[in-house]
Amino acid sequence: MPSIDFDLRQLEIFCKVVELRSFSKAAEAVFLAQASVSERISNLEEAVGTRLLDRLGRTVVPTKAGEILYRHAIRLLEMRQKARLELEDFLGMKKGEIRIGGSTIPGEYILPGLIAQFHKKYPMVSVNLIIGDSKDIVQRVLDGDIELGIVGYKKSHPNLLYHALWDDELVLAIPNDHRWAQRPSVALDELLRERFILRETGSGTLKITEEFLGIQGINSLNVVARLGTSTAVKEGIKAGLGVSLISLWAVKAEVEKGILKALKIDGFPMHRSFYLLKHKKRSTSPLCQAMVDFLQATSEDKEGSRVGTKE
Amino acid sequence: MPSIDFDLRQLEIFCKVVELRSFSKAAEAVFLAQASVSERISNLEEAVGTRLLDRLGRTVVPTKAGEILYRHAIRLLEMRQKARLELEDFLGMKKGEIRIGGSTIPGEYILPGLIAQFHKKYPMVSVNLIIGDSKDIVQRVLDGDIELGIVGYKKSHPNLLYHALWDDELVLAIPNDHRWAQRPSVALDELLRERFILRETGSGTLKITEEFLGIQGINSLNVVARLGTSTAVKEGIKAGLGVSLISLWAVKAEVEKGILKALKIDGFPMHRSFYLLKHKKRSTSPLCQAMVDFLQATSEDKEGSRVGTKE
DNA sequence: TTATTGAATAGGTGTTCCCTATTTGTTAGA
DNA sequence: TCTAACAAATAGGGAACACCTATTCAATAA
Repeated sequence: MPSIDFDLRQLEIFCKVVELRSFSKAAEAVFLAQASVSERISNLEEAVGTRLLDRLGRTVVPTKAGEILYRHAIRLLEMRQKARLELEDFLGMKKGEIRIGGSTIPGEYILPGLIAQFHKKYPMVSVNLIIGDSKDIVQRVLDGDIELGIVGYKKSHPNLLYHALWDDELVLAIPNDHRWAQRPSVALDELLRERFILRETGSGTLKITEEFLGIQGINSLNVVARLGTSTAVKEGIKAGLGVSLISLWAVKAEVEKGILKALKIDGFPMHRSFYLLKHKKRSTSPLCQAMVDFLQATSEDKEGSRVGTKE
Repeated sequence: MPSIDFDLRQLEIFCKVVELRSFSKAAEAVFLAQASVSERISNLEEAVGTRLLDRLGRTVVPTKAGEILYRHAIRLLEMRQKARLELEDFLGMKKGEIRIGGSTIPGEYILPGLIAQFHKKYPMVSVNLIIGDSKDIVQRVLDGDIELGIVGYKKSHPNLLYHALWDDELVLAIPNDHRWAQRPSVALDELLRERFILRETGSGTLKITEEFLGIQGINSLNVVARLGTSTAVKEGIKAGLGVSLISLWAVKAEVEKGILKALKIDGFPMHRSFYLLKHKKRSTSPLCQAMVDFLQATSEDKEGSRVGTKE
């Protein structure tokens, strides 16, 4: 025997009939002909296997079974409405949640301020920022765990899309009492003799550093420590542990306060980009798209690095 | 713009696809062709206005919007299931509630015991017994406030159906120390000289008494009191206030204990029936029908008064 | 009783649901 | 890199369904 079956449209009509105590009034309310209401109610009654409404001449009244169904129908229709509203809000970017990820430098130094701006524009949207090393962020984008990533280097992969967002420069950060403190730049071979701090593997900054210096360059460095985060690296520099190549973004505040000095390497400009990173196959939610647009706008304000994301 | 629309069937299919991460597996699970699932999902996506599933080659994964919909869909489907189960239980008479009404005599003396028996047969059914005077019970049946009534007289009405259930006899109840205490019966004109207690208007017993004695008979009675309930009448009799014509059912216990005596009126048998009473137009719920069948069975056991209620 | 009101039924049309067969596109293995 | 295998999309077609208008049937009210 087929289990009792009904769809939401039927329930909607049924509820209207119960509430208005009339087939014809209900028909009007749901923009149907009276005959169609009769028919649907009669289908519903057949599906449930019992009479649901007593037609008492002038008025219509639910049977006991009808009352039971009505109680549930109301709740079902309310739930449908809630689902609709939440979807509409989400699609209309009125509210919802985005999960994005940033590697250390963007995640700690760039994105927090931008998210604050974004939040002003979309107050009901909650932005969930995951911070990890670049490798981790890339993996999460591939897994669909986050919709968007911002990382400091490009690792090509068939399912990944990259867009350059902002420029960055690696600078040589030294303590303000360092003997080089008054110099604007140093030569590369001077650097090789200096105590040097590196980040751990998985870091984009390390990857970029390796790219610039080459493997042999890295190997000839006088590495005194490998530290997990750029904050740790900065603290190491301040404490006189050594110097390091680090993102300009990461030391901006300290340089402005005079706590650290940022030097260039003679004739060796170390520019790189931060990239916005998406899954190629997964679709972009409207909120995510809003974030993408927003981030691209911030990059256009500053430099000319731009790529279209909307198809 | 037409609001986001979906029906439960679509949601069911959608959920299966999400859970099994596959269109074809879902198709199997809901006994459809794979093409049909594709089509319905695509309709659903059109209705919602966004992509709900990302087809990532081998596997299928919900989008953000899909996740939102899925969360709600699960709850909606659970609710449908709950509604189904409750209806099935109700229709299968496994559980539920019946509201019935009894006038004083049946309500106080007959039904409580029968309801106890009924409860043994249908333990999950809660029986709600409303006690009132016959007039009140009739009105409640007409209003649909109760599904069933059991009353002591028949008031014909186009929307009411009556079935005789049990026989009753009006007896003359007197205190055990009354001068008639040893007699089996008295003559009608002896009665007219005796102090007499009557029930109030609305009572079926009063109505029947009037029917038997006739208006002039009633008027020539020596009425010392009109009391609201038969319990009150009995107490009045015990206290020597007077005598009364009362249902045999009401004094059965007292007669057996010897507290009251029940006499007949010479050559004047006062039999009446209790009637089961239903609305003609309103449909009978399965539980109510079970109660009807049960009550009729009890009457068949005792006497031959029977009328079919099942159409 | 008749007029009125409201639900049911009849008959017809367009849409939707579901099917099978086929195409398209992705993934895994030679 | 090409091919085989697999999964979803598309095409085409038939049955069922949802809706319509027009009419009939039933119940109340005058």
